[in-house]
Amino acid sequence: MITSDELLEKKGVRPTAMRLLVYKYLAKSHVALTLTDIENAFAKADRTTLFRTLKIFEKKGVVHQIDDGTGIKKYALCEPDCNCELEQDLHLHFHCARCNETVCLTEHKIPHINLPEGFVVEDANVVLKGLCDKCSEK
Amino acid sequence: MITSDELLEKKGVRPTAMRLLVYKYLAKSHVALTLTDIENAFAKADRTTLFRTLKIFEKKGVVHQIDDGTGIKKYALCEPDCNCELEQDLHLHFHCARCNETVCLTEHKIPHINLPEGFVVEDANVVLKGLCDKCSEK
DNA sequence: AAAATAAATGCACTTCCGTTGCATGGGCAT
DNA sequence: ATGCCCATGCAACGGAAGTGCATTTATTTT
Ligand SMILES: [Mn+2]
Ligand SMILES: [Mn+2]
Ligand SMILES: [Zn+2]
Ligand SMILES: [Zn+2]
Repeated sequence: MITSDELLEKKGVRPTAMRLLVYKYLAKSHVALTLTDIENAFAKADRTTLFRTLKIFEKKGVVHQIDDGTGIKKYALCEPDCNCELEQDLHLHFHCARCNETVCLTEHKIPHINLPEGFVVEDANVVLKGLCDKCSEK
Repeated sequence: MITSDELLEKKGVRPTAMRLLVYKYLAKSHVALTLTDIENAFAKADRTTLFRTLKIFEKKGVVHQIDDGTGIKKYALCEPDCNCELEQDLHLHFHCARCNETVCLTEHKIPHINLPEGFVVEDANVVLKGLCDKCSEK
């Protein structure tokens, strides 16, 4: 089992104390997190540092950014061996209108879609919205 | 052929001079527009008025809002007889990374996707990204 | 037609999030 | 130990969305 420390190293991210904390916090969360979520989790940390931590995580493929339509960016860890590639790694996301939580549906990859001549698809964002499993049973 | 005036009436929107201008501007655009786009098109108009115009247009089903991942909301006219319903009216959008334009792919409806037990899907946002037909041929 | 009512508009201001500039500090290599 | 690079912290900025309130314009009532 690879440690968080080793994983960051492998991805080319220097494993500072703060970065490890953020990584572990993301790892144990089952929902996508906003910068503010993370900021609230570590009252001592500076917002800018966290912002830049997420930015380098994203650049190095540690996390992927999620745009769930709320207008606020969220982040979740990438799967092992993820390259954030279409039809390979990119998956659906689900945003619950009631609890406002967004989850990765990593089992559901983005299906191939044929577009008119001339359109070159390189990336995709698919967000389903409604009630999550927890909220629908009430 | 129904006039813009009549169409707004039919949708329950009072057809003021400004609203008609905005409607017609949206109608002749082949790409989705931001509030700022519209503001720039009518230098005399107040931003708030345009903001509220788009808001009522959206509420009454004249336009639909598009979240293309740029973080800026865009708007495009709904098709005739559109109810903004999943698998019926909701369609894909394409955002070009080069020219930053976003277009409606109204022919491409959002396909049905089976989710795990408990998830109730009511809405969806699908944005494909890459190079548009104009930008890819250069 | 005048008065009363309702709706739309314009201006100022606020809030929220993302982002950048710059000074400081801490760890690593030489 | 010295110098260097990178991470961090503080402050400030910018864009876009949204709100409050006064004013104008349109519609209804008398
Ligand atoms: Mn995800
Ligand atoms: Mn559209
Ligand atoms: Zn929920
Ligand atoms: Zn383009």
